[in-house]
Amino acid sequence: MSNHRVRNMEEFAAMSGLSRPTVSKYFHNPESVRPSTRKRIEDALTKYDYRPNVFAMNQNRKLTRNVGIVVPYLADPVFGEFARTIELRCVAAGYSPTVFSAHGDADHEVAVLESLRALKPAGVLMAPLGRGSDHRAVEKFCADVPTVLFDSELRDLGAAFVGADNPQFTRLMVDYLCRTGPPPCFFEMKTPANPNAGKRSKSYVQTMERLGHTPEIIQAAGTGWGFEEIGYKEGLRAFEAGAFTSDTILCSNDRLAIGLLTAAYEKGLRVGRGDDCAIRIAGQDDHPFSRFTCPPLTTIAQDFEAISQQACELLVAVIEGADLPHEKRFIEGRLVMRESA
Amino acid sequence: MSNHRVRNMEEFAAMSGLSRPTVSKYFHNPESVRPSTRKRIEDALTKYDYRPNVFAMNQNRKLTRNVGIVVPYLADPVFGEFARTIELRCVAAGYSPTVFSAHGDADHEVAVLESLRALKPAGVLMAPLGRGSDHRAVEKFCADVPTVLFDSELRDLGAAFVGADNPQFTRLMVDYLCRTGPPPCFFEMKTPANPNAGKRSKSYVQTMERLGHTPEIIQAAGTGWGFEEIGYKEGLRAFEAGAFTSDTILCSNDRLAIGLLTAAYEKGLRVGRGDDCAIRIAGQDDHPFSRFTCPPLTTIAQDFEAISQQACELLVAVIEGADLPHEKRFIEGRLVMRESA
DNA sequence: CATAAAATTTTACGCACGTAAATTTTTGTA
DNA sequence: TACAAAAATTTACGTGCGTAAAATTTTATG
Repeated sequence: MSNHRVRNMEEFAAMSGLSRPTVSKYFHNPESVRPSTRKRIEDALTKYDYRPNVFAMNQNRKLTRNVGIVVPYLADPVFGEFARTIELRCVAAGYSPTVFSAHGDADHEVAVLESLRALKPAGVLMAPLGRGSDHRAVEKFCADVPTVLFDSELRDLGAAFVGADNPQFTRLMVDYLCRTGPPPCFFEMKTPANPNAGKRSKSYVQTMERLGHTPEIIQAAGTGWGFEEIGYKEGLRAFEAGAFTSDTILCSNDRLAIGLLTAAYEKGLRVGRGDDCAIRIAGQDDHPFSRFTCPPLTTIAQDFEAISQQACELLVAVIEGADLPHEKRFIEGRLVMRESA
Repeated sequence: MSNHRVRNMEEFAAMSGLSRPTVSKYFHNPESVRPSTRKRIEDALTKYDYRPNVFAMNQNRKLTRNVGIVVPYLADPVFGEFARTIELRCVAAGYSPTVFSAHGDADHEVAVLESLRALKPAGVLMAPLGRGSDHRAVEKFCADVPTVLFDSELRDLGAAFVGADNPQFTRLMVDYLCRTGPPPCFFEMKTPANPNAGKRSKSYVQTMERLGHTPEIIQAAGTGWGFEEIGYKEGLRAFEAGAFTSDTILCSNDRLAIGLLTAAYEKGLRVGRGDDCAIRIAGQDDHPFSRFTCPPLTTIAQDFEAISQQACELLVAVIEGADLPHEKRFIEGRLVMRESA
């Protein structure tokens, strides 16, 4: 490593005996220059650790290789996991991802989109807040920037959507629960933040009717992103009021189920499928923590890898100019049998 | 809103009847221009929604207002919470934060620092991986960029450190446990990723000796960031082998405790402080889920707000040129009594 | 009201790189 | 070996803004 510091691409090009634009071309795509030229540049790179100035690069570029990843709430491990897997895939695809969180707030979500615009992103992968989202702002954003939505649909916004096959999730679980015990009642939030909840609820009703059972839905009051708290408090109330019409309770999602398990524990209700158990509780999503609840939670696993992979794949296609019709991909979930149901 | 699109600061300045540098000054600090000038700019802003080009702004600036936030593992809710609170504070302080995760991997951590360099950050708030970190790379980074470490110390690296007062955490809990029942044994990882673990272990020994008890440490094998899994598997083994020397088990951190609770449940050991309970389990950190374990976990709460606030405060001071000696701030934790101990 | 000092604004230049068009070099073909 | 086509490289200009220094305006003082 030479001690002479290379300040800019001009100097670096001089050290490698080339003109700056040739070097610029190399950094844009190393295979776009002659092998002999490439070798000269890469030899120089080992001697002088020069790196192009990111700001200067992007300033005058029509299309950057920046990609935005937007999630509604990063402190929710489900979205932490999405962010992680998607980020790795974007890097693998040669893009520079940046992760943003809406912090559970619609205004913040709009602000994130605004600051994202400033990055001139080649594309964006976004899991919207859902019901709370400012549809107009998102729509406007999608019109300007190639955007693939994931996890939660927002009408037909964005170039494509990839998410869980929610009806299949619930169908799978209801089938399983009915096969192995009393038909479940359904525990959900009255005003869910996320449209997936509605699909699950609907699928619950349909599946129950198909199987010849009467669907029974218990709705929990409360808003916001503290799902466990809501599941706990409202679950406690429901237990006390005898509101659960079945000894088997299917929750709209794992986080609600985690709260409900705490409520059941407090009430001394043994949860599980054994003869000594009072009730069964199941969730949906396979939250990273569900493996460690007491008892471990039976649930439907999101296929994080598949969703991330297909979302990235679609985004890259759209960025590269594929003029796809608006497409929606629904990824099936997998039944994860644990002790709670 | 006029339909005439303003392309750059030059045009925008013309529309507001000023020169571009004056407008530039305004965007750098709105109070640095005369009130009458400011009004003209802000009036123009309502008519033409112009925004300065971020890349052009930062390219030629000695010091940007970018701030990097680096955490070892974003899918860990503790770090999700740190990232969230710190991000909000940075924004409030007028900086543009970007969140990065090392994904639990040292090479990735180095890569993050490298890409951070490219952003010419004014400063960085970093929670290092800990033991696994490439000390040299971090040291080199800290020499170039004002960096405040948080959560986990790395020798005396960085301009300052803010984190939990680990000895106080453990002291508080050991005191409490001894006061209310049998003295605890200590459950920790044999090769913890994080140096905080060592401090807690040491404090456990000291406090036990101070109180006239014999410290007993049980170490769990396993590496990586799947703490719950390690707590569960090794906890199960320890229960079966009768390795726990006390009916009260203090865990090095909540995630380990969460796994241990699952193991105890599986073994049919009732956890809690009641007469009908077999063992007591306590954690440290107040993980967001600890509130919803079965039973809810007694723990020591990290003061996320205080740590975030002080870390940001110190970073801003360093950025603004304060030539502080290397300072370490240890934030006290608060005993959170729940049902597990 | 004159004048110096302070605050504000403008002039003038630089930054580090992208990129279309022009030039040079290489490759393919007879 | 000649020569056109293709590929690679260079020339020349553009991008949007930062910032030091100069010019102007405003404020303070007598």
